[in-house]
Amino acid sequence: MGIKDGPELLPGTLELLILRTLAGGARHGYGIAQHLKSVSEDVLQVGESSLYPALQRLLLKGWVKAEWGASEHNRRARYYTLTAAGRRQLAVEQREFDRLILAIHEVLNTA
Amino acid sequence: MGIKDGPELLPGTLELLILRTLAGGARHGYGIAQHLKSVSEDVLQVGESSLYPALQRLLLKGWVKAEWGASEHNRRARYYTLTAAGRRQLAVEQREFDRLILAIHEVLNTA
DNA sequence: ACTCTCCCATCGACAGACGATGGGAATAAA
DNA sequence: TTTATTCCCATCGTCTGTCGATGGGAGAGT
Repeated sequence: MGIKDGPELLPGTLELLILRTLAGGARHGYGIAQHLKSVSEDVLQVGESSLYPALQRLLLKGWVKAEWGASEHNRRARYYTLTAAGRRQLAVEQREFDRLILAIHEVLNTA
Repeated sequence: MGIKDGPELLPGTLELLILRTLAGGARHGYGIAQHLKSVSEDVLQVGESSLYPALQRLLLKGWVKAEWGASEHNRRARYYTLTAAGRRQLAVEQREFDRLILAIHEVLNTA
């Protein structure tokens, strides 16, 4: 994951972003990347070499499942869906993330 | 950097946290770790094996300088101070961080 | 025919955080 | 006085995760 013309930041957050994206419905890999890019107004530019390994990890952990289908452009595409465990995991990671961001914010705003 | 009883999160943010801490005045390594822990109410627990390498990197980049002195407990300690370049870098990283957090927030709060 | 966008995926390199480890000096407790 | 605790430095090896480069292949437009 990177920011435009800049160094990569916040590794470890990608899985959370993916889980959250899939919570809005099934998507294929390419679609996930697009979604992140557009929703973040081009700030989040996830490369495919970051995305697919992450999806593999999520599959292995049983947080998402995948099935082949046809994309909206009539192409062969793999659709990823959140499992029940994935939904639980999303909640967990959301909490951890909020907690951490709050903590960092404390540091950044302490005189 | 890690959260209590949990997996590590947000690697890459450590340098920002250190720079921000030193913006409040010179500190030695141990003091930096303590500051992060206390300000964040024990959420941020930076181990020494994360901290010292990070400080070395900051030294190499010229963002902090170090000098030996005596700690408040009468021990030999290395005090780190922000350089002018470090101050500029802090501003840059702050902006990038805010930008990124905002982007992530967009994703997390989009239906 | 050709190119463009879409969509899959892997490989090797690299960065950064972590646990384990090791040392030494001041103070407090036994 | 021995012992333990806190304070303070630092490195090594490992592992996880991201990235650039690479390599397909199949529809759609020109």
